[in-house]
Amino acid sequence: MVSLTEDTTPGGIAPLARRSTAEIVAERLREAIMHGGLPPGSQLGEIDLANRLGVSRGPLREAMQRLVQEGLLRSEPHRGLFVSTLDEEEIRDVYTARLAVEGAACQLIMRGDRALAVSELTSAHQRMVAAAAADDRIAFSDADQLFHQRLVAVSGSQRLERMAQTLLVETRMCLTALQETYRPSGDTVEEHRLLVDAIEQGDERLLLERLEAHMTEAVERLTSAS
Amino acid sequence: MVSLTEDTTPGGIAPLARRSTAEIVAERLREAIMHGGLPPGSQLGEIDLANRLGVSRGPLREAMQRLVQEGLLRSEPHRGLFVSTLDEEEIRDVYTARLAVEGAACQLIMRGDRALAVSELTSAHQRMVAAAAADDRIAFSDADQLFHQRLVAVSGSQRLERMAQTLLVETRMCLTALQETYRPSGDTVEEHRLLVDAIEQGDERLLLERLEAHMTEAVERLTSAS
DNA sequence: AAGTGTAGGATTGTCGACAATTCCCGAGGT
DNA sequence: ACCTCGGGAATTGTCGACAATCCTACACTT
Repeated sequence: MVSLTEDTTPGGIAPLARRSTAEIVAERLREAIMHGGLPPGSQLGEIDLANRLGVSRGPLREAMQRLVQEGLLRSEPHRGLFVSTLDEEEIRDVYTARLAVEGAACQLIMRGDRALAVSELTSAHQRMVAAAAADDRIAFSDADQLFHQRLVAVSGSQRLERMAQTLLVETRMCLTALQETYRPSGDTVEEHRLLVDAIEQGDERLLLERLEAHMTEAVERLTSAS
Repeated sequence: MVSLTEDTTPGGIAPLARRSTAEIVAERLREAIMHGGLPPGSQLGEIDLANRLGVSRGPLREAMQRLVQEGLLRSEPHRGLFVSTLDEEEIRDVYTARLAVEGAACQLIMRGDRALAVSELTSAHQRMVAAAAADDRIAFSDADQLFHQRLVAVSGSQRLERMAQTLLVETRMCLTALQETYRPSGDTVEEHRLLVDAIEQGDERLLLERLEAHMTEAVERLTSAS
């Protein structure tokens, strides 16, 4: 029975936001789906998973319903829950939605704290550079994801942030599935740098253009590989 | 023990998409939140709700976790689940997200089946006109919601549609809470007509401008009333 | 041989009961 | 009068067991 309630506050007096078991389990499942521990299309056996996580079926089922709502899991009554599979059309849909969400985040940033955004994104971009230099695929994907997470986070919109989280998990799922063919690319690194530059310059029009180009390129890379 | 499994297929041989209990219960809860049956800030007692719905606590908890993921419910461990309250800042956030999602949907429509969109939206608009003439607040809100639902539906993007659904429920929740002061307005009707016109004309720039204006106006109406 | 019908096994869906935590409220002390 | 400290009630969180449903495989009929 492994402890799932991990307190990450060392000494500070945090507003003690203790999280429910379902939330923690849901996060674990997301991680597993992202990193390929639960491949697309695979069925999630309840007893097996529950035992592996050290919880009962109750909390596990609650967590799974969250992922169903997110669209990461597909429910077939009396048959089971399966990890969603993404065909080419769905991949395009993910990036369409990402463009909408992250584009809106960009607009908010331009009307908000640009300096903070540049700071946060630059540090994420540096990680990408380092990961690319080391040819570390996982670190590269982590940095990529972190970049876009921060992009929506500094926008200050809770809803955009939440929507983006799901979309980023789906994106990561594709990347993991195509791990064989996907490699850190200098183009990708450059595209992210251009985004930060546009924010620093304060040119919204340029920023949105570059974001759209970035998404288009990403779809291109993914669909051509499959 | 009321029957929750309702089959809506008359005679056609549909791929019989039977829905899980959690999904049905989640939908019921959404309706209740929208229509004020569960006011913002109120606590959801599990035993009471379960009895009222004719299900056990298990399925109910699964459904509630879905709404937590959506952001409609707020979970405080060992204390209970509460309907989210929306302050003025959050209302702005909802409309920011709506503008992002529906704006993207508009772009897709312009590159897709404009005729279908005009057809669907015109019929929804007609309902608004009728409801406004009858001064029926509920029918008016229904028509408004239907209009925007169809807007994202005809875009063809599953993800935009799902995101919009949650946002529309939140919007509706505000409207219900402010039922006292909110009334069908001729301006609102006109704004929707202008959107349909812009789609028919095929002018994307105009459409996005009008959509943004529509959202701004809506926020104005809501925040000035509170 | 092809198709139909039927047991078997396994998995999901549901339920009621137990354990853990929190909040309310009154007694006691300063 | 105010603060502190338990006792008790109510609610949530968790668990194991039962019932319903579905897939598979094998025998049977035509």
